[in-house]
Amino acid sequence: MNIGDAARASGVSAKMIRYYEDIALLPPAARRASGYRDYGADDVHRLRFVRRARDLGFSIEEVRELLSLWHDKSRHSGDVKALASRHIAALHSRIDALRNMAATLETLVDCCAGDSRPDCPILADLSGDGGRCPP
Amino acid sequence: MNIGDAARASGVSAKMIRYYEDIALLPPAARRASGYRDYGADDVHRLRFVRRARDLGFSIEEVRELLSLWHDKSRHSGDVKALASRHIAALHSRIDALRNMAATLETLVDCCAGDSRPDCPILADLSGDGGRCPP
DNA sequence: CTTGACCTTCCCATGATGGGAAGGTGCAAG
DNA sequence: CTTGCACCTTCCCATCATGGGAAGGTCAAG
Repeated sequence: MNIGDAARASGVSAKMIRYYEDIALLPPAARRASGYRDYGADDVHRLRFVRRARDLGFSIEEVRELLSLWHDKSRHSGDVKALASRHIAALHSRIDALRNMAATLETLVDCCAGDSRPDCPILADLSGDGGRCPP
Repeated sequence: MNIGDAARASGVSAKMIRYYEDIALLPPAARRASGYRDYGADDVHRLRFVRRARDLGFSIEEVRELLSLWHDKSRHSGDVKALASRHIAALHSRIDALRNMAATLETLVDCCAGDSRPDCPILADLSGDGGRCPP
C-alpha cells in the first residue's frame, strides 16, 4: 500500500504521515525497492488511532503517550484515564476562556446600534472607556 | 517613555510592541536621538486597545480592522457590530468543537475503570473498536 | 568612569499543517 | 518501446503569535 492509499484509508494526509514518522510518533515505514513507503493494515490501524486522538484534541505529545499505553499490554487503565481526564480539564479551561470572550462581546454587541452612526460601545469598551453598556 | 515602560503600562510585551510595529499594525514609533523608541500617552492608549482586542480573541488582522474603524471618525457602528458578530460566531464554533471533544471523552472516561487492569474503553474507542461504552 | 539595567537589530524556535519545486517510479495505452 | 500521467521521494518555505537569546549600543546612579 502506497502512502496515498494509507492516507485515504486513515484520513491522515500523506504529508502528515511523513511528518509523524519524522518526529518518531510512528515507526519508520517499510520501504519498497524503489524507496516508496509501504503500509499494511496494522499501519493504517495505528494511523486511524492517531487521527481519532487528534480529532479529540490530544496534542502530538499526548498521542505519543496514548500510543505507548495502547501498545503496552500491561498498562493500567488508570493511567489512560488520568491522561484523558487531564485533557478534559484542559478542554474545559479553553472552553471557559472562549465563553468569557463570547459573553463579553455579546453584551457589547447587544448594546451597539449597528447603524450608520459612528458611536459604538464595542469600540468604546476596547478603548478603555469603561462600560456604560449594562445589558 | 521607553518601550519597557510602555509595555508595563499597556500589558503588551516589548517584544510584541516591536513586532506589531514591524507588521504595521502600529505606526512606526517616534525615536530619540539614541535610536530608542519613544512612546506617549496616545501610544499606550492604542496599545491597550490592541491588548484588549487580542484578549477578546480577535486575530491580528481583525485588530487591524478594529483599529482602522476606531480611527475613522465617520465609521458606521454597523461595520463594527458586523465584525464583532462574525467573531462571536467563530468563537461559538470553536466552543462547540471543544465541547464535542469533551463530551465524547467524558463518556469514555466515565466507563473506564481507572484501576490497574489494562482494559480501557478509551483506548478501545481510539483504536476503532466501536463503542461498547454507552453511558 | 564603572556598573547594571535598559535599549537596538537579528536570528531561531514553537505546533501542526499545507504548499510547492525538483526529480525518480510505476503502470497503461499507443 | 515510448509516452504520459499519477504517484512517490526529499527539501525548503509559510502560516500565527509569541518567546528566547546573542551581540552590541545607551543611560543614569553611584
